[in-house]
Amino acid sequence: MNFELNKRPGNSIRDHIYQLLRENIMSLQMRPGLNISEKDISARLEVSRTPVREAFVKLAQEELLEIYPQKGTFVSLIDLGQVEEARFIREHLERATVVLACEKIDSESLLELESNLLTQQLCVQDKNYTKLFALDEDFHATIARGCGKSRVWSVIQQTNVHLNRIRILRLAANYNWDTILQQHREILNAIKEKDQEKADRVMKEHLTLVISEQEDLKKAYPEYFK
Amino acid sequence: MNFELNKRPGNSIRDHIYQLLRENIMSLQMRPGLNISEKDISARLEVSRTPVREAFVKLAQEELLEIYPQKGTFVSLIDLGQVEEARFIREHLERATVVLACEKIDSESLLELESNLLTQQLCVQDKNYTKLFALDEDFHATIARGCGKSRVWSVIQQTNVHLNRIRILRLAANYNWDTILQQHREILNAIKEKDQEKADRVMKEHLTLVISEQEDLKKAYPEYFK
DNA sequence: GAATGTATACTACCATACAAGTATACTAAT
DNA sequence: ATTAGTATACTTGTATGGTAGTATACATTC
Repeated sequence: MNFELNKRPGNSIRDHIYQLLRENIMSLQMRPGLNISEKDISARLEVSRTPVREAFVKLAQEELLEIYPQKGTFVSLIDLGQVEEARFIREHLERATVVLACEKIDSESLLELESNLLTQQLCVQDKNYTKLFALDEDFHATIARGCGKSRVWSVIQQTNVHLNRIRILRLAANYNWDTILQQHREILNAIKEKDQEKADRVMKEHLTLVISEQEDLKKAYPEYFK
Repeated sequence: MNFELNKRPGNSIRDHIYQLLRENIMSLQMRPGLNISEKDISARLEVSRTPVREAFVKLAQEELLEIYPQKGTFVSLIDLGQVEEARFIREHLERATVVLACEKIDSESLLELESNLLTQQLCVQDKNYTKLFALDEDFHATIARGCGKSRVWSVIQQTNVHLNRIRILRLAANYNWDTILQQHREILNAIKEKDQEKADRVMKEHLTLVISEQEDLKKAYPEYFK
């Protein structure tokens, strides 16, 4: 685990631990099913059990941890049913958002999208998939923010914790980033052309890709799934 | 406040307190802006501060409480921006869900919807608006559950904490329930007729109503809003 | 009278101790 | 060798005490 405290914003120890664990879980550095304990974490971070417990409560609320009283606490397994519903939520919220973006996105965000897309191309050439993942996230976040729906994006982020672990797994596999990039380009063009029908259609295709791969990933990493 | 412990399922004190506070906040029995403290609640419920704290952490995560370290903890004010985004999320997720329901709802749920609607009519006659509110919730939940998207409904519920307080406020005002009931009837008919276009259109109208009233409510109860 | 300093009574945060339930390894009896 | 029983080392849940930061009332100073 990547354990280092005292550097992040959000002044309480509880929030530090919360963010630290969250990132380690989402990035699969703490694998699904892993057994952790309050005592273990508190010893490793040299703090008391109390803030660790409170971080655990928050993570359990997001279904990233499962707490079994008197037994133990485990990093939650990936639930494909939950993944599909998250994908459903994301698809429909982002389609609605991109349609809205066609009529009222601000020029600043448009510029940011252009710049982002160029950087994405560089990353594909360098095969820097980790950075590409972050840029992918930013691309979608910027669209939402650009038309005044930043909270919609944070809801998507919250419900997508399981889906995101799938996407990280996919990074390991050889994945067709060219298609992704092409779709991003088409989405941006549609927004610029204010073509709502096209934006909706491309976004739908873009966010429907995932489905078929899920079962393959489950076969490749069976111990990570419920 | 309606404080009584030791009766609910969910065996931990923490969960009891969490649910108790959540209901009191959502129903406006604890008014927005109210200043509460760990010590206050723990004394009133005759438990220690620890489970109260942990319940506070969960409620803060849902933005029902705002915790200011060393200052105090307050029931969150209603944020109209957040309400509108919640409405946006609800509208688009429910439209997608009802369209799906047109092709794959199970017959059991259909029956439940029929029964629910009849009970709603009785409640309108009796002017039992509290029960009507619950039936309204059930109606929408049943549609989601009936086509295998129950988690979508729980996401809607989670994001809608602010929106729900608006809806409760609206109960006090004299509200046109006949329109609501008529729309529910049309939605159910559309599902039965498998008319996706009609279902989508009526659901959109149904969930767009709220917008105009929000500012009026803010004028009537200014101290409840941010 | 207005501004500043101080004592006091709050607050949430964190550390620690104990309680209660569970899993496991070991011992002892058959 | 197998099984039953027990001791022990875990786990999370809860209670409690001390710490540090904040608001407020009051006294002091200008």
